[in-house]
Amino acid sequence: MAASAGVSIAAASFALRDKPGVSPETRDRVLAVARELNYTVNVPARSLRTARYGAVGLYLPPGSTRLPYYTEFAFGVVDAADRLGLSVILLPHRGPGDASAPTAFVDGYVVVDATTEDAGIRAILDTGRPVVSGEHMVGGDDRVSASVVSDHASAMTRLLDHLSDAGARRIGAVLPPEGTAWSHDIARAYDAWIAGRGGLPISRRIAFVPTTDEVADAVTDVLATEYVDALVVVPSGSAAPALDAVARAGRRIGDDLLLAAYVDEPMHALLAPSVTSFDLEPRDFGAACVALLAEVWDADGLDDRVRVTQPRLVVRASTTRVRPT
Amino acid sequence: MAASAGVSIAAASFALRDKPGVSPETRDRVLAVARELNYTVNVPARSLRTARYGAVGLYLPPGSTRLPYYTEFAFGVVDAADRLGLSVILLPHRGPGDASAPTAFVDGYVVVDATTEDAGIRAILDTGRPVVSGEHMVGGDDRVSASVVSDHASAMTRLLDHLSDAGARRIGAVLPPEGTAWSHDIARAYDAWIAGRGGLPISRRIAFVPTTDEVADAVTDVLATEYVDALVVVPSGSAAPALDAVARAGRRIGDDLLLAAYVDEPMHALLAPSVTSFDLEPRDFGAACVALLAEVWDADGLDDRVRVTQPRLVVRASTTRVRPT
DNA sequence: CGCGGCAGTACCGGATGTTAT
DNA sequence: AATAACATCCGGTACTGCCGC
Repeated sequence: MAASAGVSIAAASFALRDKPGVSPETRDRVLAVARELNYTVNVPARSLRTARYGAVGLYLPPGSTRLPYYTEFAFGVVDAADRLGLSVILLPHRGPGDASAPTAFVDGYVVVDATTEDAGIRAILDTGRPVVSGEHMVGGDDRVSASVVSDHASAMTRLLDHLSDAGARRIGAVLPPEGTAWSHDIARAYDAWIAGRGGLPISRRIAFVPTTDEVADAVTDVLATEYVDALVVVPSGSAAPALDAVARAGRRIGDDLLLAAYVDEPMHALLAPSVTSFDLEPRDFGAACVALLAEVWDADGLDDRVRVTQPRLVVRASTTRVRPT
Repeated sequence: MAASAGVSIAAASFALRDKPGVSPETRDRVLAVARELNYTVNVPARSLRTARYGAVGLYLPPGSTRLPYYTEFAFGVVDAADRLGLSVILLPHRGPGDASAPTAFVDGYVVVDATTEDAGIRAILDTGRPVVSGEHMVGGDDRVSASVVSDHASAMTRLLDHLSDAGARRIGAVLPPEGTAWSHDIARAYDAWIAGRGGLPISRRIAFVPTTDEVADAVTDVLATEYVDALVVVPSGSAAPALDAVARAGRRIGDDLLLAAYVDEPMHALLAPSVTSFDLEPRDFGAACVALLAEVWDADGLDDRVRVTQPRLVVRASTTRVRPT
């Protein structure tokens, strides 16, 4: 390598990683030659010696791959890793039977919305390498090194406050099924907020990724149960069908009903009316996971193993009154 | 490694890769010991010697990351690679200024919907390693080793035939802008089909990922220009707003108008009426790219450098007449 | 003497500890 | 004391050559 074109061989190694033990002029010469030959360290060769692979494994939840959220998250991870000089290996999903480790040669893993039900997740935990989870892992496992979580409880509370500020008195909700940490948090926050005001919850649970009809039925049902003047629809993709069902029920958004979704989707800005929801900022979220993983590497015992992020409420027309009360 | 627990050292290497030159019984013993110690080859160490890295770089188009299509594609690549024992490195996007290679240590790249405009793509081509592109690269480059392409021309023709079979006489189209190979193919196929029947095209071009209003305006415009009894809306996400605009124009789908989208989206099955479109089968498409890359590795001179796949037309209610003509 | 089966060993490219200057 | 040269090692792969039949 540059050593031949330069001077020594081990000296070059020192120069390139600018460690002490080499004269400034030698270092400069080495760096110059290295740049000229556009030399790149051979990562595999280095990892042979250092047992560091310069790579992080990324495990996205199987099945949910159609939600744009995860793609954004993935690129948040990739870009943050890139800035640290790391590669991201996108890990394959494992069927229930196949517990082989998705990939061995990484320095750590980032997983998101994980469950211990998942054989792939278990295989990852079994490697013993650092694992950072985005959102709490359902069924928790103390082998998770650290987590970045959104404060869904506080977010839901803020959303309900926002609706209340806009004049809502009776707020209904269409919720996802229990089974993930965040749906649990949201449901609890809703119940608590309602209870705190001496009210009774008016909610329905539908699927995680519901069909149009399922959403429509739930919305219609909630609207028919009791008079509500605001509605929060949480499951992904339910904003559009909810708007539809609301119109068919003869209610008018911004007039006698406010509507908010939960997870923001590009479509929400395009609907008529546009729909209020939370930007979970998946890119930043992914980047935060990588940053936390890097901290885990640096510090052995991380005292605060959980980082909390606050979803950003994007207020749009659907929660704005046309005529002030 | 197992050599110590077994017998030799180089023999083990042969046994593990079942190469000739080792007796069946020795091989069995080695394999047994390997399994017992759950030994895994150290990929970096091997690549030091072989200059093969067991990894493929995946480059998704920057910006389009919100389309579920690409996520599906990515997992098609990952799963196919996994079956070949390869890892997939998700490559970061590069700004216009930064032409550094996204990652050096891969055996080849899979890119999709690429343009030579993209600095990241150029950096990938500059590595000199095999590159398989999903869809033709815009601005073509002969350093692309091979491509898997959808036959959009034939697909569009089939769609128009389908509409014609369902009784359509005048078919309008809302098209994406020129600038990608496939939008070009689709537009040409539309014009050709119309011309072949002695008609005149009735089309509008809107953005690649249009806003609701943009779609509505274009649809309204086409419907107002001239009497059309069928409409194809190509850009992603335009089905729902198109249905809306159609209703506002006083036309009834399945009655006096047929509507088809182009790229299938999960939502199309959920809309009312459900919308006909092409399933591009992105998972299979991604898998095909990996398969082709593997062929490029095996065979030096690949004679047919292009694989063609046929999109699958998913006929739904929006192109079915309620009352037969 | 030819040949299959296997042990011995140089080498891949860089990191690091040791010795020499 | 600072710097440079050298030796070793990381874990495999792929030669060469020895051995016995």
